[in-house]
Amino acid sequence: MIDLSLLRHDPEILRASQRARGNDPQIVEDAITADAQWRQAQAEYESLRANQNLFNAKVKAADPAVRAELIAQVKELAQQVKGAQQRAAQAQQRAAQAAERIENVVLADVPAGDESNFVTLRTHGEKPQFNFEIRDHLELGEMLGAIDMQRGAKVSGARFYFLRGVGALLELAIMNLGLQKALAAGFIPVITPTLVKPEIMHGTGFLGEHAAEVYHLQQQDMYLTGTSEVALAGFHADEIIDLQGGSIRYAGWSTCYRSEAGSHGKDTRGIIRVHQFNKLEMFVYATPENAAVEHEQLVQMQEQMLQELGLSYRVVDVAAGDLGSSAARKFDIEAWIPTQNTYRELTSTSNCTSYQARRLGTRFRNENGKTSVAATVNGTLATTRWLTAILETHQQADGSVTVPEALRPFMGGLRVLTPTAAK
RNA sequence: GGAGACGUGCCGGAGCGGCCGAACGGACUUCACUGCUAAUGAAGGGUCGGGGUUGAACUCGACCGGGGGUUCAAAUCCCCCCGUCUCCGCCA
Repeated sequence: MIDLSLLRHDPEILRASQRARGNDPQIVEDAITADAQWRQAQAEYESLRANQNLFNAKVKAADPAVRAELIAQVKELAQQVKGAQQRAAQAQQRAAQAAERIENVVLADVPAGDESNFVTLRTHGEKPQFNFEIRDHLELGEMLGAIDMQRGAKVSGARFYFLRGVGALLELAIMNLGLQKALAAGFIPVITPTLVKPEIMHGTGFLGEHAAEVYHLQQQDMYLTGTSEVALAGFHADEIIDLQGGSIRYAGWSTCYRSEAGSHGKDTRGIIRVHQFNKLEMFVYATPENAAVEHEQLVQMQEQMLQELGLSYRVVDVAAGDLGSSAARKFDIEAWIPTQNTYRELTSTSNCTSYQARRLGTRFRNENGKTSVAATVNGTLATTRWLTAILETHQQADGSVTVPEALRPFMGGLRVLTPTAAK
């Protein structure tokens, strides 16, 4: 939810942001109208109600003899109040719905345009060169007895898989390396619920344009989260948090579920795009002034991870038209995937400024002791998809894979993953 | 799954349908005092929204788990939902 005072005092900021995103500017005008209508209805209700309150005080003080008379008089007023209240409530709902359609105000540095207009901020690492016929991550995974898509499909359907043996170990190693880094940086580890109530899913903004990508349990009316961001954003919903001592940093560890509706036929091979995976997600509550710096810091941590894993990557400043509704700016880090001859997203890091927190009612006390809406920033620190880049980048001619040094402590010192005959 | 009790402000804990935004205690903040961070005394506070204003003062409305209802008037009465606790059963 945007700051409604922008709607009232500075709508041009909203219009400009909508243009940058390629959204319909009429949405802003509609919201302005709906907001004005709500405030008028609210004022009408409140003045009637104030009137009634005065009258009630009279009734209460009145002599029993005239009391019945007074009550008879105020009855009609009570009816009016009730009607006005309903009108105000409806107007408020309309205004809220209209305002909700406005996506977060894009930050000034964000490149305009659609997904093709991203800006590459920097690249790191040489693209790996091979003097043999390279195998893709799935072929490698199968040779290593690490990834089993066929049995995944047998048990759960398309886009499901088993990680076993060194595959399971490798994923845990990546996650644990991330956790170690997070702990060193002062993040609080959190294992989150992966089923959440509708209001939380709604509050985090995932029920907007991406609603179809979210699993919904109809019978229980609960949602499976596609990232622990959802639960971590909900963690401090309707709270006034203490940011006096600096930002609050969480590292959420969870399984993530995505229906991938609308991506049929895309990335059908391997574990690039799957319905279920694990992820360590950084989630920071900060003051709005600190949000941009926190955002940069998350990217730094991610780059450190990728560098230690020996991956070649680029950092991308995502264009306005490709931002999620809650994000004011987003950096993606994409790793080089040799068999695809392209970069693929391994991390996504969003500065949601106060947009998400406003919806969820997360505030803090500023230096004047007044409550103010917090800012939230989130980004990936480790996830299953990284296996693809690691396997492909570090493969050798015989199908074995060198384990990046940083991961070895988490794999019992294992240096090389070697193909097995195991079925 | 069955039975019961309860959900009030930062915490504990009162609350007769109007005098309750809410007693009382603690915590907290400020001031005073005691030659130290301790004790004592005094004062002060919530949240959300509308109007207003330099986002002050001021003012109006709302908020006692959530949502409905009764009433001129609801923290107080009624209904539904959610949550917590206790007992029984069941499963580990």
